Amino acid sequence: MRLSKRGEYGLRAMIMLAGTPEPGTPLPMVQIKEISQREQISAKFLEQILLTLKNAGMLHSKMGVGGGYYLARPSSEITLGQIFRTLDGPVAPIKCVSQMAYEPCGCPDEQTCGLRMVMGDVRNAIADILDNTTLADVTKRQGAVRKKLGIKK
Amino acid sequence: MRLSKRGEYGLRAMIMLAGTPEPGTPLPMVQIKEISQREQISAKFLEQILLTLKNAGMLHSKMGVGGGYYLARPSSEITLGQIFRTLDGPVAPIKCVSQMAYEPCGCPDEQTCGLRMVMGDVRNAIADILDNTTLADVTKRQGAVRKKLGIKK
DNA sequence: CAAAAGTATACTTGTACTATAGACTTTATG
DNA sequence: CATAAAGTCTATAGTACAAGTATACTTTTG
Repeated sequence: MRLSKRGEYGLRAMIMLAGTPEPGTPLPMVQIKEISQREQISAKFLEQILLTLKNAGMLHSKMGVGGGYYLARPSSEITLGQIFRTLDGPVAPIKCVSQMAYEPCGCPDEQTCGLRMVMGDVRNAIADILDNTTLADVTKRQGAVRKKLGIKK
Repeated sequence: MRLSKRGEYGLRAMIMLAGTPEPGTPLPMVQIKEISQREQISAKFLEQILLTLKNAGMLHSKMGVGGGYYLARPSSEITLGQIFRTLDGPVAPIKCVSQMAYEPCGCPDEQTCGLRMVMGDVRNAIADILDNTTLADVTKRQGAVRKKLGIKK
């Protein structure tokens, strides 16, 4: 049940973009280079990923000197499920239980297929988490842990 | 979050092996050929899969004429998690949250990594289902659905 | 206009998934 | 005891996809 590197890097980048909305700054714009350095990701690879996310409407960007990326919507309105699906495809382990991209699998009878029942549960469990967790939820949770550990920044 | 064909076929086969313990028969022995036909799986590919499962101690087999495969333990003592891990590896979407096969990922601080927290939840949700569902549970559930739909066999 | 940044697309490389092949061993039975 | 029916084992091939590189282009600011 692996998360691809694309998905991993994209999620990390989005969390980072949601994570440091410095009080004064209206748009926390961040450059590819900065993200790639902080998260140890190949800048060129990250470029592709952010572009995909941009074309999916989750990021905006500004070209030219002083440009960079920023979230297209407030972090409380972007779910991890949206990001995940954009980069890694359907959440369902098996096509015949996918809500967003259903396709029949080869079993004789879907209704009585035991594997399908269980994988449906798995799909729902994953989707429940990813679709109900926003970027804001993640940064909030990070903040709580930091506070508990006594870390300032 | 895909289930591989190997995992899918293996799970299907195990569910089938658990599924038809005809009253009189002590060991519901089934041949590769029969499974491959019923489930539309390449017999040769299935062979490998069942062999892997056998070497993992979940199946026993009998060679020669009238031979075949049968569950090594009662279906109530084999979980889907065991089968899944044998064929598809760790359940965790990302190595740093794997209970059975932990490895550090590249993030600067695991404790405060937002992605890790969420993926930990996902791992637990998946493992909760797979490790707490036995083959017997699956066949029981299939039976319930069949009954509800008024299907005899 | 030069430099800094994003855009776009094509290419490469490696690995893992999905098989397929073939030679071998064990067992029942006529 | 020979034969056929079954499982065992290992190697290999083809494909797809992931992950990363490369290159040429556009926009913006100073």
